[in-house]
Formats: sequence, C-alpha cells, structure tokens
Amino acid sequence: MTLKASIASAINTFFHSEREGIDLSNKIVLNSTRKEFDGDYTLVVFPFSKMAKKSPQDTAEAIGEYLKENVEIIEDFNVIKGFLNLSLKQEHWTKVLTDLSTSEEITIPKKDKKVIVEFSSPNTNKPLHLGHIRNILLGWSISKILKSAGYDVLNTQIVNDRGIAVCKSMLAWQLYGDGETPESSGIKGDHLIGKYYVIFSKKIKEEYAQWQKSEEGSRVKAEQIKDGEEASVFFKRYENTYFNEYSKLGLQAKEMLQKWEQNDTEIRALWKKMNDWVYAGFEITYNNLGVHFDKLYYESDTYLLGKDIIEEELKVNQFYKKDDGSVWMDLEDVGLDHKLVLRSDGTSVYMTQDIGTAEKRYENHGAEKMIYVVGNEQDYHFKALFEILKKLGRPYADGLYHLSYGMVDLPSGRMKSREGTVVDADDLMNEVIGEAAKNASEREIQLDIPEAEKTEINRKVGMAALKYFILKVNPKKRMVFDPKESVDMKGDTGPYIQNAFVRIQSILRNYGDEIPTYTKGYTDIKEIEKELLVLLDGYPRVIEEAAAQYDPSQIASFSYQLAKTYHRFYNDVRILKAESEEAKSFRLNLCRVIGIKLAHSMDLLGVEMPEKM
RNA sequence: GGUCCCGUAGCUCAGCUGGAUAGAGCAGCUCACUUCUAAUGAGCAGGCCUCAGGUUCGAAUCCUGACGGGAUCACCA
Repeated sequence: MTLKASIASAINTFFHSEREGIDLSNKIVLNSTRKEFDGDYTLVVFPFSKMAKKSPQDTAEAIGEYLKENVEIIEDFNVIKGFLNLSLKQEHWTKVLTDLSTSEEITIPKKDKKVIVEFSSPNTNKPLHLGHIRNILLGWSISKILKSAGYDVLNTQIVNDRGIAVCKSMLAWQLYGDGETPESSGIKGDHLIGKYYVIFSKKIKEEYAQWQKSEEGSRVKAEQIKDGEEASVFFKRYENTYFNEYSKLGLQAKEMLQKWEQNDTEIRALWKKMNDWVYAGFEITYNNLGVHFDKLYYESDTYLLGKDIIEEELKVNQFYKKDDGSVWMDLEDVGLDHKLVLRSDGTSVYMTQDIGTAEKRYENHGAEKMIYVVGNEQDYHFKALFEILKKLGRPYADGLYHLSYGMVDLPSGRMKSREGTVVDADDLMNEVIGEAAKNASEREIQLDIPEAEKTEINRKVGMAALKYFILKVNPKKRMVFDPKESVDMKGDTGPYIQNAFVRIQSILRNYGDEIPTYTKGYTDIKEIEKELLVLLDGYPRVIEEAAAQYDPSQIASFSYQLAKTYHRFYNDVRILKAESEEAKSFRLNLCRVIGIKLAHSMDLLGVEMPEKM
C-alpha cells in the first residue's frame, strides 16, 4: 500500500467516515515537505479542520498523533500553521530503494485498451520542417507514454499524397526538370520535389505579374477593384481567382489533377515515381528522428471514403440536403455552425474523408481511443468532426482526442514558405549535431574516444538538445525558436540530463563489478538521498498523469528534476569513497536505479542516452 | 464580430485536482576542478504572476469581465 493510501485509510477511520458513507481520500493533499521544514511529506489539514470542529493547529496535532500511532512507517510529526509534516522511518527509505532495485519495470497496470496515435501526416510536395518536428516528436512521445501507461498503441500517419499541390510539383518537374532525379542531382528526394514546388511558385508569380500588365489583367482590375483599393492589394486578394480562372500553369495543374483522378497511366506513373523519391527522403528524416510507424494510410486511398456513410445517415436524417444538392450537418446545438460534408457536385471535402478514415480505422483496428496530433489551427475542424461522429452514435466517438499544439514561431514571427523562412528539418538536425560536436571538441575528456564513437555521441547529444528543447514546452503553447542561437546544451536541457546519466555510468564502470544488492545497515540516510527516493517513488504517477493529459512536458520536467537532484547529490557526497561500506552499497544502488529511470524517462521523449560524453 | 488557445524575472519556460516566503534555465556578476566526467555545483541580482472584480480560512491556479497576442469561422486541405 502506498503512503497516501495508508494515510487515507487512517484518516477515514479517524473521522469514522464510513459510518457517514463518505470517502475522504480525495481530500488528501500530500506534498513533499519544503526544504525549510523538518519532515519528509506534508499533509494539508485545512480540509479536515471543519469536520474535527477544532482549529487547524489542533486538528493537525490530533491527526498527527493518530497517524503516528496507527501508520506503521510514520516515525514522527510536527505541525506548523495547519501543515502536518510527517517524518518516515528509515525502513521506509530502505524499502523504497530495494523495491526499485529488484523490479526495474515500471508497475502500471495494463489498461487493456487499444489506442491509435496519428501524427506527422505530411504533404508529399515538400520536405519536413520545424513545425513537423514538433508534431512528430509530440506524436512519438505521447505514443511511448501511452504504451508505458499500459495501453496498446498503434502509430499511424495519413500521407497527403494527392491533390493540386502535388500536381504543382509534378508539373514544374515535367516542364523545367530536364529529367533530374535524386541520383543525377545528389539531392534528397523530398528536397528535390520541394525544389520544384518552389519553382512552380516562382513561375506562377512571374506569369501573374505578366498578366497584371496585360490587357486582360487591366480589364479585370478595372471591373473588380473596390473604390480606393490599391492595385497591389487587389491583386493579392485576386490571386486564387487568377489561378483558377486565367492562369495557364494553373490550368495545366488542374488538368493534371483530373487526369490523375481518371487514372491516366502516364500521370499515375509520374506521380508514383516522384512520390517514391519523397518517401525515400522522408524515411531518412524519420530514421534520424528515431521514429517509425506501424501503419500508413494514403490519402489517395482514403479520399473517397466517407461518402457512403453520409448517404446512409442521410436516410435517417442525421444530415440534411440543400436545394443545390450539397449535404450538411447542423451543429448549432453544440455551439458550432452548420458544416458541409458533401459538395453540391457530390464530391467529398476534408470532413468527408476524416469521417471515412475514422470509421475505417475503427473497422481495421478496433481502437477505443484515437489521438490526432495536429496543429491548433485545426481546432475547429476536429471539434466539428468529433461532434458529427457523436451525433452519428459511433461507438468510438467518445475516445477521440485532438492533441492540439501551438505553432513554432521564429523571433521574426511565423514561418512562411513563400518567404523562405522555413527551418528545414534535416538542416536543423545537422546543425544541432554540429553544435554538439563543437562543444565536445572543447572538452578534454573526449580525447581518448575513437572517432566513430564520438560521432555517435555527438548525434545523441545534439538530438537530445533538440528534442528536449521542443518537448519540455507544454504542447498547447506556441513556442519561439531562434535558429541563429541554436539550441542550448547547458542547464535545463537534454545534454544536462544525459550528463547525469553519463556520470552514473562512469561510476558503475569504475566500480567494475556487479553491484551487490543493498540489504541494510546504512542508518544515516541524508536529505538529498531521501529527495532522490521521493522523486523515484513518484515516477509511475508522473507517467500516468502525462498519459492522462497527453503532455510529454511533464516527463521532461521529471527528468530534469531527477537529473538536477542527482548532480547536487554527486557534488555533495562521495559514492565510491563513501564513509562506510553500507553507505557505498546504498549509494551505488541508488545511482543504478536513477540511471535506469533517467534512461526510461528520456526514452519516453525519444531521447537516447550515451554511455560517455 | 462569433468561437477557441495563450499572457508568470530582460529572454525561454515550470508551477499537479486551490495550500506555507511564486520556481528553474539562459543572459549578467562572484566562487569551486591534484577529486566518481566542470555539458557540473554553491552564491548574488532580477517579480503590481497583464488588469479589475468575485468565490474561499487561503487564488498565479477556480468564476466573470476588460486589455494584449495568436488561431479559426471556405463547396481549401
């Protein structure tokens, strides 16, 4: 039984609460005692003061007496201003350590529930960038956390491999590519495609500029410009219409999309060839990020899904049809608008697809929970999607969750691909690894490490810096990233935590032998050692909380706290030269379990630990 | 304009279902490596927790309303 549970049960007895049919356990607030006061844990007694019909001070005294008598592991107590500070017996701490040493697995009960986590979901017309990195790291981490919290997890992504954007890249390559391939150019596949996407944008910009000066352009402007509107403002506003109605390139791209939809052999072949280049490129990026997927969905397979559900449900009046043939659902009763689910020409929209894919995934995998890792600009869409599925009475509707995260901004503001301010994922990873290498070269300790091993260490350290930097921030918040300042490696960072682990490994190496299990005899457990044990003891609850809130930043906080306390411990006490054999044995075991938990928690963030650095 | 998210030190962020004097890191200034890895530790300095009300024994935390920032409100995805 945990300490909290023991106290809860004692308090219930103390107040005879079962006689009244109430349970006081949810009123129990138990914190670790602040450094300035004596004690290990602190119970807040204000909630009980009224029930006891005594002042907080007297209530605390009374509860303290009772707990000391009736809870085995409580050694003593003191009361300060309505806070009951409890000290635990030495045996408690010894037991925490031996429990941790004997069972290395985190003991969280299996939930026996299947979860699908969808993340990344890139477009195949350009390479991944910093925004994707946040998405991918969040998705990967939350998947790991859920697994660790006892769920059965499946990672998936939906590859947006079709549509007008993809055709733009294809067309540009056809027109200006001169047969260029990743092999011929030495450019990574996704970057090559991205290059042609940019070329398309450039060409259409030129074409548009020409058109603005042409007879037709002047005429349209004269006809449609608002009073007092600047020409430049008008043309910016008119861009989409131009693309759809006047642009030659736009027309060609749209024709290409039509041919694609009609399964035109030549276009499909080109499409497949170019997508394969992109996938090869993505594969490299995913590998470098250390993530993988269990199941891929392709938009080219799923974009027609959902229509039949809508036809079916239309019959039982879940949807309604307007005169023009378009199909809608009324979501006003849940505070949203009317939402289009089928165009007047009968073709599907984004929402249609998402309804279909959710259904299909449920059929395929029977998952009770589905987590969509998607940026917060789509909050409205997912709210609507979930409401629609609820109204359709889908069994999985209550298990849907949109893990919405804020944008990654540059100090200058939002990243814009048109302005070339997008931070490329591959470049960024190379940069942080380079930074790690630079820092390492200034350290003497690495001199005798072979070159190949150094490279591997730098990779781990650089990636840790990047991943931790991104995951330590609460997902909901938008975050600022300054590519010029690169990523820190000191203080509250990934490498700092790795360093704690490395120090532990170094000690274990220096000790040489297998560490003997700690039995007993160390009677003078220090405050800092208790602090470490309190942290370790609370780890399973941290995981459950992070899983419940879909928030990796809580794991990051824990890892930092543990590493920080360890560094302090390392500076305060000798381990291999401890004052007694008992102390040495205790501390070596403590080091070992801390190493295990550090590695475990960082693994939940997708961070690898080096043995040396 | 409607809806949603965010607002804590110069900067980047913690602060759990309300609990003791609001915590870290970076940047700035001191100090500590013949020692188990100094990518470390100890210290100094830095705060009308955006503002105003309300609930409470107690509010950075909950509620309401302002203000500031962002997103979204397409027969785009």
